Amino acid sequence: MTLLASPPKPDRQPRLTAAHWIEEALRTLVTRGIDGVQITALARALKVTRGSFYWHFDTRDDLLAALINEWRARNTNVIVDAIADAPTLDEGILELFAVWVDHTRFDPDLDSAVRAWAKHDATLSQIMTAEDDARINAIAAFFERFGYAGKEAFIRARVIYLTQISFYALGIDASESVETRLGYLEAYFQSFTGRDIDPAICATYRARVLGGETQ
Amino acid sequence: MTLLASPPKPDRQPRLTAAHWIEEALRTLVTRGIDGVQITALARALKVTRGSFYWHFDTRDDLLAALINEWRARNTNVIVDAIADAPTLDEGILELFAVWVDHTRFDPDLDSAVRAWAKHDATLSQIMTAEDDARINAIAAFFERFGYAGKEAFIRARVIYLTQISFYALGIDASESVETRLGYLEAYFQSFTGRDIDPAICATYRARVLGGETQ
DNA sequence: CGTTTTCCATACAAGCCTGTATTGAAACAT
DNA sequence: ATGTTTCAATACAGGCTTGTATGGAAAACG
Repeated sequence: MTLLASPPKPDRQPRLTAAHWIEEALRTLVTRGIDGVQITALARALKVTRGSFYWHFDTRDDLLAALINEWRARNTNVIVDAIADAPTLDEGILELFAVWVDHTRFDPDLDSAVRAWAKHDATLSQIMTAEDDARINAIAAFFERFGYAGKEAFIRARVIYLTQISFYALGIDASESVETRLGYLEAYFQSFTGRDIDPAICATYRARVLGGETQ
Repeated sequence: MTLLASPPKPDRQPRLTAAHWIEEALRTLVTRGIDGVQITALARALKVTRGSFYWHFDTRDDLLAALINEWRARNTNVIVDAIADAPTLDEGILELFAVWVDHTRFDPDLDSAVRAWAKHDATLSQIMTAEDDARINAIAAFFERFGYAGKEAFIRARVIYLTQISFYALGIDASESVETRLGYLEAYFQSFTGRDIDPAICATYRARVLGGETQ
């Protein structure tokens, strides 16, 4: 063994990858909106010059396309999958709640930011509408599985989905503690389903949320 | 009478006023977002040069402040007033629906655009949250007046309000005919209130909407 | 150890946007 | 009609952004 055993090589990254730029762009998209996603600003945040960006990407539009892909990969099908095989109505609804609370499964801020972006982008707007329809239809099918008539199932699916969307658009989630929100659980369930929640299942859910709150 | 009877003076405006700039800015705010509200772009749309703008306003920020004032004047208190003196639950809910449909009383596009703007403006965000709270609390008080317990009234108020907000955020209103929406009326009412709507009041409302559809 | 590849810094061109300063032209009043 | 007020055009300065062209440093490779 020589004295210079091994080169330092601490936790060195291959400097920067395209993924780093995409991540920083996603952060900026959420905090500043799509118009704030500027190469100059991202470079400042990453402590590099724009020269780096133009090695990883050809143009700004390429980065924006990558952002959409990232959103699709993260948020598409999450809601649809969540309730696909729910054994009971109660557990399905609670699973839906859980998805919205667990930001590792579904990222509401990103969803909201992309939605705002789509408002002024025709192409993206179509994609977003298709995704919204898919989610609502999945929830409607779920309601139908548990005895709701077609029209009522569809409207209830809309109501529960649209409520959740606005919940984040208005930032209510940020101003309300998990405890407070859990206190509203029975009322939400009654409002969304027209039925009373099973107390046992409800208690289990409360324990799960308060327990595994890391993440 | 001389041959040159009177000067043309057709329908001449006092050229332009600050109000013209504000109107154009509101249009642009809705279609392009706050970052699209640029003096150069507005001038192009108004077929004038930026010299005009800087005679009516000192700076761009002054215009933005005027936009917020305009929004407050148009959309504030509209929802609160709509249900303030509803004689029955059924009529109150339908009146709420009517407000959202009648864009002369409430402008959802403007509301939506200002909300998107507020997302990245701390000061405006506070104003918007206060307005949202006022609206939700008014609806909650309305529910309480008709026998709903405090917590249930609050959650039902939230659900109905958040649903409406998303309804426009997702552009569902644009893709769905009035007839289709009227077909969902009973289902919405049942979902929002947990009760069945009075058939007579329902029929009256349908006639009103389909009749006075101008505006 | 030298060469190639990977990645980033630097410098520059072009465009766009805000804000100011100044000139110019109608409308209005006296 | 004459002068004042109201409104808009023009020209300029400063700043910020995208994209390109090019050179340099560090790692990876042979």
